[in-house]
Amino acid sequence: MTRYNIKEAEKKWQKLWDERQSFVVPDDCTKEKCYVLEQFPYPSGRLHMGHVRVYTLGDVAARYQKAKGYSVLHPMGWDAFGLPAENAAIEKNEHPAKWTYANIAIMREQLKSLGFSFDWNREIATCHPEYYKHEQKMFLDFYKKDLAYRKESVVNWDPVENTVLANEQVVDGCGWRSGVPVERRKLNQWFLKITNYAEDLLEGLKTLPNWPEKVRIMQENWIGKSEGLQFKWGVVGADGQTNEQIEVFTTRPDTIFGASFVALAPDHPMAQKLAGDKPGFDAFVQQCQSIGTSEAAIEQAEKLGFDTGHTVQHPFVADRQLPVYVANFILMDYGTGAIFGVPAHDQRDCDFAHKYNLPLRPVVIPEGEDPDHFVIDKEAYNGPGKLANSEFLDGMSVEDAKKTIIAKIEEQDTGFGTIQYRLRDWGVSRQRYWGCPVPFVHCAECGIVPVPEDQLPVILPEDVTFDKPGNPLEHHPTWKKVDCPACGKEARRETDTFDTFFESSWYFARYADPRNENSAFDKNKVERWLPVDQYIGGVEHAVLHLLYSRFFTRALKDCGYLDTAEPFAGLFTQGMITHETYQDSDGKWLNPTEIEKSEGGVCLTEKDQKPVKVGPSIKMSKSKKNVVDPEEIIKAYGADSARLFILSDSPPERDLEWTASGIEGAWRYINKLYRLIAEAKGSLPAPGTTIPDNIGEDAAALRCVIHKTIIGVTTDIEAFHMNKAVAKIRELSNALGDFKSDNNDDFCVLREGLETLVMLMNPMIPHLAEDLWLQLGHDIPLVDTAWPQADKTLLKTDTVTIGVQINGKVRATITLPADADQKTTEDTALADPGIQKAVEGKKIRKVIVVPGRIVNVVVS
RNA sequence: GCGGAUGUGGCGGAAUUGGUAGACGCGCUGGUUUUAGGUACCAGUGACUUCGGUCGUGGGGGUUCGAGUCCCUUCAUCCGCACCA
Repeated sequence: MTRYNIKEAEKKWQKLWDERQSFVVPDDCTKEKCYVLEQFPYPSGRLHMGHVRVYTLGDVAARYQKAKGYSVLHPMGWDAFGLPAENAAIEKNEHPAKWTYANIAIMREQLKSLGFSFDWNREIATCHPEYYKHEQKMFLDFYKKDLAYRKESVVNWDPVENTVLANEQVVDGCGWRSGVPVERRKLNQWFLKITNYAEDLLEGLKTLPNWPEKVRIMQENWIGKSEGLQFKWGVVGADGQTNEQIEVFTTRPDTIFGASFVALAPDHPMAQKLAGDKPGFDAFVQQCQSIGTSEAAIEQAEKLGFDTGHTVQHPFVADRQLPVYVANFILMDYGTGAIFGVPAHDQRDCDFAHKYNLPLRPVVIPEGEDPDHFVIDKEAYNGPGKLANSEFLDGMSVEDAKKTIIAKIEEQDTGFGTIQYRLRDWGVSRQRYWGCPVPFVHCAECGIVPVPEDQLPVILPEDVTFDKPGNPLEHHPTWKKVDCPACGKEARRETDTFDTFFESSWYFARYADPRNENSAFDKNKVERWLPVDQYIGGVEHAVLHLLYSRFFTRALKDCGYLDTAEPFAGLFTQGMITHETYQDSDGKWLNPTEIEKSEGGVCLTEKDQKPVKVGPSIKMSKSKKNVVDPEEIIKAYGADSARLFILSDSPPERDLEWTASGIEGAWRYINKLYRLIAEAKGSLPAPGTTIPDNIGEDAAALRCVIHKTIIGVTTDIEAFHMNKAVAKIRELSNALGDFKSDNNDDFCVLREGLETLVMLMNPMIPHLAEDLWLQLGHDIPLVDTAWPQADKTLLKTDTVTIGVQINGKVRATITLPADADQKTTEDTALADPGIQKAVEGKKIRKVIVVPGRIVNVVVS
């Protein structure tokens, strides 16, 4: 018997799909559209298993929808700007553009070898001027609409390298290359007003039922809407008067009588004003700044304060003045950059109060506690309760007290009830080379001047060097020099480039019209394809990329580019790929190819048979060397095996553990399927033969399995339960393999089963499916064949087997007619010899009967 | 610190609205075929057991005739936190 030649077959079918242009979609198709999109890759050099997973999932969805009769848009492109290209430039002395395009060429071939159903005619690369020129235009439009502006903001500054560092380049507060502590520096940078859309972005989440609940919750928390009170505290001056004011925002105005202190962000203007000349203040601010800019680092740092020596007057208690501190955990970007601290009811304030010996005054008393004896020590109380020690608020609920205080403050005209969002405006400036240039000019006379549209695009110069630290655009001899578009005098080009999230915020729309030279995309084409019906990507993008894209869609709508409200109607977030880790006796990490497993599961180095320490299965990473190269896997087992293994076992939203035995199992199954059909095809009737009525009992049972499997696999694919779909396909193939008959009529059922099997596995292992489809005698390739339909009349079974419990534990099973009523079910259950024996000598207190499901006999 | 998730055999995981826990696969054990190995095929495989049963879904408690599923509590692990993409 001929064996399945994986390599040849896969190449053959890829070529056929390519020649037939099977996945090229016209814009004017009359069929209903379906847009399936996976997050596009950064061209890092080679495909990794994570890529294979996400594109396999997308391909299953796309091929399935195509079989269902949709006109499926399934494009691919490259998120091609970014930091790694610059790192490669520095390390390997290779130009970022050359490096990037070379990587794209490699990865494109790797993707093609996996047989994905991409419409390659629509391929884009974001580093191409034909792509980024449109986003320069967008930025100018945003600027006109007041959605883009400049302000000062803080960056990580490496004083040795003279560069801005990304958070990931800061390790333990020090620059990754220089090793010296990073500084926080203020720079004037470009921002996009995402906060204008805070409420709409929040509300819009309600229109996305096909997003994972967890992602919606994460976005909701990220936007962080909170209602509260913004009001002013008077700073007590030398003359006892309150001339200076500190404005604070609080979500707990009800606890105002419990306030013990007021705290300012280190970079709050009032901080400098009140304590600027105090000894130790500059050192304190510097210490705060050494923490870095990441929120996690700031929140996890020890809570530290600097006493300004000034006090503020409590608004309702005449003889209470509170100390004013500068504290490292107050963020200038949130609220007003100042808070009042209530140690009894906020854990951070509580820690702070213990450190600086500030009073704890409980003002919210939980139910059942006596206000006079309720004390707070190390644990702040932030639950519900009744107000106490709060004068006119005493006895009120937290909610009522909030309303009362807000009304009172508004009456006094020292503040107002307001809504704050945690969401901050999006800083899009990067002091880097490999990104889209910001189309602006700085003129000494005219200030910030947009580059006129007829002078776009501002092209990134290619003749740059990476021998000096800092932004190569700054060092470029001529590029910066430009005449002011407004006054014509000598001016300076903006050298900041955009955050790479900028490119990925609209690429899904560009795919609708990828070759448009005059505009980002034609409105009609975008409206034809958007929103993306099924978007697939890593959960690590749950907040930023998805939120920025949702913001862009709104901003573009306001600028007249499109009418779509939300870019991604459906979202699926897939898990990571993990692998065991291996270390030799010296602790050196080993790649899976460097080890071998002997009998008894002992692990040895392949080279010299030395013992290997096997570690837990963790995310594949270069540093731990626990990576498997997809190209090697495809070479050894073929694309279908890799795809099948990825889809088997692990639910797509969870982490997938890559194992050698797993891929081998998938490979064996591919060969088994081939044999199954090769062995059976000789005895099958011709394609299209109708199934007669007088088939045997086994054949009828098989038909039931076949049609159940159609329903099961269809529901599973729709729900992204690919592992379950694979299991059901395997069950069907087991049933088909077990099927024996010498009746020619029954072989019609076998043909139906095998054809169904092949059609159901097509989205997952399309090369093999095409091959088997041909062997089953079909001229039209499977790629152009419709999804099978289940005949529901075949699903009915005559009998049903249910469990019989004694006190909730299954003691027997009984088989009875599917339509047996309550009485029959109960009688049959009690007549069962096993049950009779079990209840012997015991009193039957109750019998619970759920026909078709269960019988439970309660005995004492 | 804040936010989000996950815990079921030796392993990955199944289990409609609470109703026969362990589908499907990996691994393992025994056997068959083959010149031989990989392959393929057949049988077995949650634990304990005095072979009657008993115990089993991270731990503890609760609701129910019945809980992997619902409620409370606790432990462990993983992911994100605004300049990685």
